[in-house]
Parts: sequence; structure tokens; C-alpha cells
Amino acid sequence: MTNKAKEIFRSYLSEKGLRNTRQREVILDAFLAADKHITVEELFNAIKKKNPEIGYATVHRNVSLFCECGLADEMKIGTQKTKYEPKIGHKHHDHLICVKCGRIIEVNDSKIEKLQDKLAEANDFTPVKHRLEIYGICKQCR
Amino acid sequence: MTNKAKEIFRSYLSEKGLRNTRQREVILDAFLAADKHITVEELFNAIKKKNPEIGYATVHRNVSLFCECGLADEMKIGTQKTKYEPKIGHKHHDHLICVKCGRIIEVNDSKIEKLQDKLAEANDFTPVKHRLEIYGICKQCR
DNA sequence: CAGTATCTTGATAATGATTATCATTACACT
DNA sequence: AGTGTAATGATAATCATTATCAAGATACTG
Ligand SMILES: [Mn+2]
Ligand SMILES: [Mn+2]
Ligand SMILES: [Zn+2]
Ligand SMILES: [Zn+2]
Repeated sequence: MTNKAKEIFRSYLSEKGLRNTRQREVILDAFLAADKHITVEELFNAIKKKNPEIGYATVHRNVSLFCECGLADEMKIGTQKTKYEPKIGHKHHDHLICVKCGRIIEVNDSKIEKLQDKLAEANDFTPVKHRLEIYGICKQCR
Repeated sequence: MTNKAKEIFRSYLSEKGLRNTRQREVILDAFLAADKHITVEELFNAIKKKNPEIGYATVHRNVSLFCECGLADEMKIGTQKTKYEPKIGHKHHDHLICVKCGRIIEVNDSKIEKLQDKLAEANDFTPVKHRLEIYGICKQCR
């Protein structure tokens, strides 16, 4: 999936008149390699090991770009810092979030998805995306 | 509903060994009177008209208390500042959020609610609350 | 290939909402 | 009324994110 992601990113850049850079390649590789919900800080620290010259702001800027071009999704949960997750190679899903340990379970229910679309339509509303988060206590914390 | 809310708030305070104050009465009244999604800043400005001596931090602190005791719900939407809405006298609902104009439509679908509980249960997860936000384009913006 | 326009970077400062600090005031209970 | 302690209000601190800007890199152009 890495190749497809790079393809998408490069197309987006040229389409917007932006330029590709060594840093962008490094940051995208690191983001795809992490393959989980990750904060900018965590990503920055992972990158720092091999590429200590890349700045925090540059990581920030490029994660925003990943979101813009559809490669990443932003997750703001409670007061935690914003997390990002790759969209390429991952089907859409929602989250069960344990309020005790913070564990995140990924789920999907096609019935709910369909009902959401119906609900939007019934309100003359054209949905573009949604966020469903169920907070509670996970198996391990009970 | 104002009386019930005050009842709940006062019980919570005494239960926690906290004290009631003139400011707390004023802030709770103003919050309940607003009766909509409101930011701390907006609430502060509303209060300032008649009670200019009440500080911003005090409004902040007490809105947090309202959330703790179940009188208010916190809504973090995108990059907007946190909004709060009263829970007393309002049934649970979810939100359709227009990405163009910011309009918020309140909705509820009991089928979705039930399926969410099933989904949680199927994952050995005990739900305590959830958040469903559907982002899209509202009727007026199409 | 060199020239050039403009984008990107990295360091750092600014921003802005939220939270902490702390001296002073006010509450609640005896 | 007296007393212990919580609450307040002004202000500072925090901290993630965003802006700034000089220096460097990139992608064309001829
Ligand atoms: Mn996920
Ligand atoms: Mn609402
Ligand atoms: Zn847990
Ligand atoms: Zn709209």
C-alpha cells in the first residue's frame, strides 16, 4: 500500500503546485510504517532516530497535508493530543474507546452505516464523513 | 427544569464537600438560560452584562463542574472552541454538522442507538456514552 | 546547464484555549 | 462570632498548534 499512498501524495502535490522533497518522503514513509493511531510527537520521535535534522514543524505541516489528500484521518479524543491514522489499506471503521485504559477497538457495522445515511437524507443533509465513538469499559478493565 | 438542575448541582456540591456561591448560582442560571450549544467565552460575555465582576477562570471552572455532575455535555467539533450544552430537559441526541456554514442539526435514531449497544456488547465492551457526528452539507448550503 | 521564481524547511516566536498559582475573600458549620 | 477551608479573580504558565522569516531546495525554462 505504500506505493499507492506515495502515488496519491505525489499526484496531490503536483496538482496543487507543491513540490516533493526528501523530508516529505521520509515523513510519509515513517507515517505509513507506524501503521497505527499516532500523534505528531510520536511520529517526530520515530523520525528523529534516523533523520534528526527534520524539524517538528515540518512533520506537523506534512501530516496536515496527508489529511488534506486523504491519506490520513485525524482523531481528536477527549483531551488527548490529536492522533492520526493512515486511511490507505484500512477500511473505514469507528472506535470503541476505553475510558479506563485508553485502549481503542476498531469496529464497523454496516447496518449502522446505512442508517446514518438514511438519517442524514431524512434531514436534507448530504453526508461527507462521520465520526462514531463509543466510550466505555473494555473487557480487560472490567 | 431550572429547579431540577439546581437541585442536582447543589447535591453534587455537598456530596463532594464543595460550597455553593453567588457566582455558581449566576453561572448556572446563565448557562441554563442560554439553552443552546455555547462556548465558555460566549457564556462569559453573557454573564458580564449583569455581573462584570465574575472572572473568566471562574466560568471555566464551573462549566467543568456542570459536566462532572451531568448537567452539561462537552462538544469538541473540529478546530472550533469547545461548546457546552445543557443535558437537563434535553433528550440524548446526535449531531449533523454542516461543513460549510457550521449549522448543527440535532437528531436521534433509536435503531442506531440500539445497534451501537449491540456492537459494544459484541466486543465485550460496556458502553457509558457515545458521540456520533455526521459532517456534510445542509439543505441551505446546497 | 545555469538562471529563476517560488516553494519548503528549520528554528523560533506567537497564538490561544485551558489550567495553575496564590493572595484574598467568602462559605458553612459550630 | 469564630474558624477551617473552599472559591474567587487576576494573572501567569502551559502546551499543542500555527505563523514568521531567512536560508536552502526544487522544478521549470531557455
Ligand atoms: Mn482507527
Ligand atoms: Mn446538541
Ligand atoms: Zn480498558
Ligand atoms: Zn450549511
